[in-house]
Amino acid sequence: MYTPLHRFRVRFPKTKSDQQQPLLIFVYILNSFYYCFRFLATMFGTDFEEYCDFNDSICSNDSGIDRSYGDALATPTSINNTPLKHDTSDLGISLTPNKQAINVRRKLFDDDYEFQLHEPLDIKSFEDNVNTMDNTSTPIKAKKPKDTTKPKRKYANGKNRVTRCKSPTQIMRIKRNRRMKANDRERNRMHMLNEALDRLRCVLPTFPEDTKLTKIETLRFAHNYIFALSQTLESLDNLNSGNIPSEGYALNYEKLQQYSIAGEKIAKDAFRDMFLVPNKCDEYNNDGSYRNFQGFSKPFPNGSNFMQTSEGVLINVGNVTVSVNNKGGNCITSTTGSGFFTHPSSFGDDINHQNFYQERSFGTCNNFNDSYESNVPVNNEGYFNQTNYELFKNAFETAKNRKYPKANELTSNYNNFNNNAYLQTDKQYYGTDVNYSQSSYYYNQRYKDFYNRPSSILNAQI
DNA sequence: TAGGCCATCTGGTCCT
DNA sequence: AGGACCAGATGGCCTA
Repeated sequence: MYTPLHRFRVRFPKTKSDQQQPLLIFVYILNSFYYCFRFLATMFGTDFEEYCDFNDSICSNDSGIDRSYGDALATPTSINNTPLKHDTSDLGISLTPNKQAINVRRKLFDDDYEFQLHEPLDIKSFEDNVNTMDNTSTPIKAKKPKDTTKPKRKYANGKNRVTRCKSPTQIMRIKRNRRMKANDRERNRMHMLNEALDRLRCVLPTFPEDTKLTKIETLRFAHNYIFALSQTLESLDNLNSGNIPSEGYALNYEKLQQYSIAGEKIAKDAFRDMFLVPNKCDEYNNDGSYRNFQGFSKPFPNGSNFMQTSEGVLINVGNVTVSVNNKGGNCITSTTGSGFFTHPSSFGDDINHQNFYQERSFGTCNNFNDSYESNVPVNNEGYFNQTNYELFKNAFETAKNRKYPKANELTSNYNNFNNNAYLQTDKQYYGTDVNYSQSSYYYNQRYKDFYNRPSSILNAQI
């Protein structure tokens, strides 16, 4: 039974040993002979018209991929995607050069490409960018400027028009030519669609690099992720305006209990259920809009996803918990990790604190009002640069290996939780020496135990 | 081996 | 006529 969770498994690339290299070359040579043979068979195995037909229409002019008619009629093939199957099982070597690329996210852009979340989308430049991508099967030809001095060609109409009688073979050839062009366009269109999906995957906080969301998972994830972010913004807006949200989103205790029983799978299943699987508790908003997001929300005893204390506030929306401290110690937690942010003035002489603070790409959180807005990256680095990706990856891996508390523990923690603020000023080292988290004035141990969430640093923009 | 996912082919429809 | 879009069919690959 295949489930998307299987993509969490790390797939090691199949490497060719030195002993296999000569054999690999030999197989490639055989492969070349194979295609030469197919070409000759196609050319001489049919009449002359069929050969012309092959030359005219089979190798589509607007395609960057040379494809024989045999390829076109046979199993779908593509250089990038579904290669021809060659029986090399005895050799243990794949003839498909890009086989490794199947299991990895396709590389769409250069390494220095950075997706700017906050910049308005320039449709024209986007289309230009897409049109110039190398992995499209149909490279866009540069249009020649029209020569206005050149007289327009006149076409005959009506009786003056000479229509040639076409033989059945010619008609077949024309139809086949159209079909091949249509196939090429369709192939190119699907490539564009997949590239758009890949770009979407690149801006979603998902999984380790060697896994890939399916198409439907990507769309569902994006939908729910956007909803979670928008709800977070809305809650913070209400917070800034002094409105305390009275209604949050119900916590699914039954689901939590199931997760507890499932043990280790809880982290992955929770993540998947919240982001990927359509919620069974679908509902409509007051304005008629449809939403189906559900997460670990409304964790507080008062039934709200908002809790205010003398030290600050806690907001829990979707899979995101935002802890804002009046004194500047802020924390953002998702189901896969937490991030702590304090003002450098609170670090004292702690070099590690200072270094870490200077390394991160977020602004300071001086007070309650600007705590969120100032977390917008202060430089122009992309949100999902390599550093942030590694942070999220580590957080996710940590979450994957941890167990959530039993249901009764959750209940107990609920009962024990109150609205008092818990100060915590000690330095916190979580996991390994690499995962160093800043101290939090506000995020207390009991609260952390209640969630039992991994304590890795996570990008605060989640 | 069954099932899921995917790329591709293909014919139909709609629009310019 | 030709291109875009869509959905069904098909076969390959991968995993449990």
